[in-house]
Amino acid sequence: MGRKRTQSGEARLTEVAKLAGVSPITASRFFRNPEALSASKRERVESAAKELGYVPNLAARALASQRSEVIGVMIPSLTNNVFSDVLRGIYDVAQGSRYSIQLVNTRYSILQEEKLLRLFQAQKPAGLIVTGINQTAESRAVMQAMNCPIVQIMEIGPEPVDMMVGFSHYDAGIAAISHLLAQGHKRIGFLGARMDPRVQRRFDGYRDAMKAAGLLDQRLIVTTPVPTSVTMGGTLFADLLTRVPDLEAVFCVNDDLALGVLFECERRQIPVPEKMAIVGFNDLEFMASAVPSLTSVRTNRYEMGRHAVTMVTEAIEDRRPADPVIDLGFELMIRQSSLAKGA
Amino acid sequence: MGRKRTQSGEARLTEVAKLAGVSPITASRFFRNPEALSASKRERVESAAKELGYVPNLAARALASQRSEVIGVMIPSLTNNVFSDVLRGIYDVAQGSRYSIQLVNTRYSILQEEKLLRLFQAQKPAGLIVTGINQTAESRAVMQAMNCPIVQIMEIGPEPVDMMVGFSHYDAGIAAISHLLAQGHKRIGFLGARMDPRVQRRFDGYRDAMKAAGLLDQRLIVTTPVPTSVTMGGTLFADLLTRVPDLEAVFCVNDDLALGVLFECERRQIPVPEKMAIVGFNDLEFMASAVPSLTSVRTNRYEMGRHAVTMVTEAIEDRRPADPVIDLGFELMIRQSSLAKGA
DNA sequence: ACGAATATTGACAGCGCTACCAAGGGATTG
DNA sequence: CAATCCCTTGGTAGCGCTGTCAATATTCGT
Repeated sequence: MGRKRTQSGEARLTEVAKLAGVSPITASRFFRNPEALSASKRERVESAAKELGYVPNLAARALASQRSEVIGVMIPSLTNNVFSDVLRGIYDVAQGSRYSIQLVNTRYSILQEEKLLRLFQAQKPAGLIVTGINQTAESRAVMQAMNCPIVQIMEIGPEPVDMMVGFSHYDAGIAAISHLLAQGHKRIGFLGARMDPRVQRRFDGYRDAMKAAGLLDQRLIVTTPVPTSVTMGGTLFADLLTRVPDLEAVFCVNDDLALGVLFECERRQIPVPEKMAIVGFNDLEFMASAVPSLTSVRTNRYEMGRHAVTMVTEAIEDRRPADPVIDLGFELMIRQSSLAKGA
Repeated sequence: MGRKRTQSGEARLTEVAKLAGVSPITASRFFRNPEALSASKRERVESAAKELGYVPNLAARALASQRSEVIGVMIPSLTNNVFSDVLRGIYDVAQGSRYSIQLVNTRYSILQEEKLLRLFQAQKPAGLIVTGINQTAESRAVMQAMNCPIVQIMEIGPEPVDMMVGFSHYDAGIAAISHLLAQGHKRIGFLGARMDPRVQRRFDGYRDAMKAAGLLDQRLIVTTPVPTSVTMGGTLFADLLTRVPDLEAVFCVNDDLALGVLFECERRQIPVPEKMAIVGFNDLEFMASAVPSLTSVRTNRYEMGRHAVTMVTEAIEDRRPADPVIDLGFELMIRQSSLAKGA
């Protein structure tokens, strides 16, 4: 005797098909590509499905079709609010699509990334979104073998695994320093925490811009491998001031550090920007309303997430974007904290 | 002729079994419950699997076993950094387990939540983590019908759907106001943005504490449905000052607002805490290093995430926690911003 | 109006794995 | 020594859906 309901009691596709008076395969098509049906059958299946409260069994679909509708996402941190914006963009697009997101946290470890990548490989995701361009050779090999669209996000560089969306952290670093130089500053410090590859490239921008101006000095550079925080901004800044008492400006690799510097200046009664210029990175929301308002490099994190999912899904559906690499750029938001000394 | 490899070229369980010289079902057991095998077979299957690079096909497993190893997580926001801490806790525990997380964003809409819940229902998750206790009746019915462990997080209250981990936002509100009252303040303002149910209960605490002290005054209360931000903190505070020029203190429903208030005080040269006491909520990292340091209510967000996943997984495996409701409490972190006027 | 091209539809045969139940084998007991 | 138990192992029979390809309706051009 033929079962009518699934073991857990829900209607199966066969039952929907029977109620609609069509074959199971036709009903199946309705859920995947409704346009392929004639209008009459489409309506019949639709109402039958609604009547039975039918919901497709994803596991069965994945098994039969040999593919999933899962997009894997690998990010290095859930704490850093830079990524919450990216994630919001990713989920905003994905939640309106047929695809679901499988998120994993690499914790800034490329070995962990490699391991998680292998796990993904087993799940045969329909697409993949990975952070950055510094994967291990092994990771790149695995990705290449996965045979699905892949987008590298957060930055752009040579030799994409497949597609990319981001911006040049190096150029952004150059832009920040050029601005400070243009304001007449000479002793410009660099503050960095958790020097991940992207932060490293911002540093490269700082270094090259300073070198070009003949102002590079190792004493100006203070970094730590410890994760970033506002408190750490104050600590690093205090350290830097000890080394370079006549410091004029400081470039922080992110806004948390910049806020920490601002607080430390307040604590030491160093007037900003008169005696100390501050530039941050990412332009988090609070930068504009700080007192004084803080200069920062605005990055399009939400759009990055949106683009990444859009690119992946379009590629999955054989509508690859014309250009596999999208540069979302950045914008230097000049505010009070870095105005010219004389201004 | 029997296929050896899967369509996409990977080894199948049958092949592992053949190489190990056991039946497929024995090999299957190895991956689910190794202890059930004799030591010799266990080793044979293990090395065969390694040799072939075998990875179980999750879709086939889910279909055959009629259950998944997915834990659904519903949170209302990806922007609010309160949730990034919770998520970190969730992922930290889940990534070390056999379960994977399926995250969805309800965007503070209980209707969206209801819709997403139905989607989850179709996927038959092994467990569920939902934010808050204010689900619609329909949502509660769906959850009840899902027949899987469920943890409500962020707050505790009567009638859990299943399990709960959180704390009392009402009590926390009371604690914050009691502190301000103890410092001798009378005109204590309330600043709230996006009044979600938990924020509402903090407000209830404020209201009752003020009423008990005979100090409740509608003019002291300023709220907006707009999402919270540092800038909004300044805006709301400015509004409040216009209504109550002789304001003495302000309780902000979160730390972003509190930081905005601090900046606005700076802008208006109102000395904190001498002329204005400030208390925030959540105790984000920057609160301690602000100048002056900002008083806040510390909440155990990371632990909440960890507990939630632990409770769900243990319940899935029939080891339900002794107590279905865990109160993680809160701690008032008293700092400079709320010290007594005369201190 | 007729054949060709196109749009719809259906039958068959699994996808890779596990639930269920039964059987074999060794240890234990009276 | 037989009866009993438990531990380990295997056979059978799908889980609910979709790929492939052939079969059938429909439309079109001339």
